[in-house]
Amino acid sequence: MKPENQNFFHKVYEVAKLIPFGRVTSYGAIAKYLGAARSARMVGWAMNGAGGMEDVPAHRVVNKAGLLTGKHHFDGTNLMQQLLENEGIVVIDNQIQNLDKHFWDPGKELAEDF
DNA sequence: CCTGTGACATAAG
DNA sequence: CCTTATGCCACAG
Repeated sequence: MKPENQNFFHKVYEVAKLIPFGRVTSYGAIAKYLGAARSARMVGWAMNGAGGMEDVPAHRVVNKAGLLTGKHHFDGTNLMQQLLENEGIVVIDNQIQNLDKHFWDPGKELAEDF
């Protein structure tokens, strides 16, 4: 089995794990970092298996608007929000406040040179 | 190879 | 604000 095959999912997990405490990022940002900017949905799908699996903090991954679109995949109704608030992030009605301050762009922070 | 799917993103009504 | 529709892409069966 070739590592290239799992590359995408693997990278998704890797990046998600790299998200610093109290920071969030978007599916699109991760996808872009992976070199597949238009596969944001794949990122979400990957998270589908990551939630509760791996050590992936899926709750730190939100959509571009800072909306907790994936909260439905968590256990409770507001578990995702609780986790984020636990990290010092203000969340109101599934919407991250001051997203600008909490946003963590992998491509930017990691500044990798492909 | 073809079909279905998915936690997005964007556009249109 | 809402719902639909489309694109887009990688993976599973």
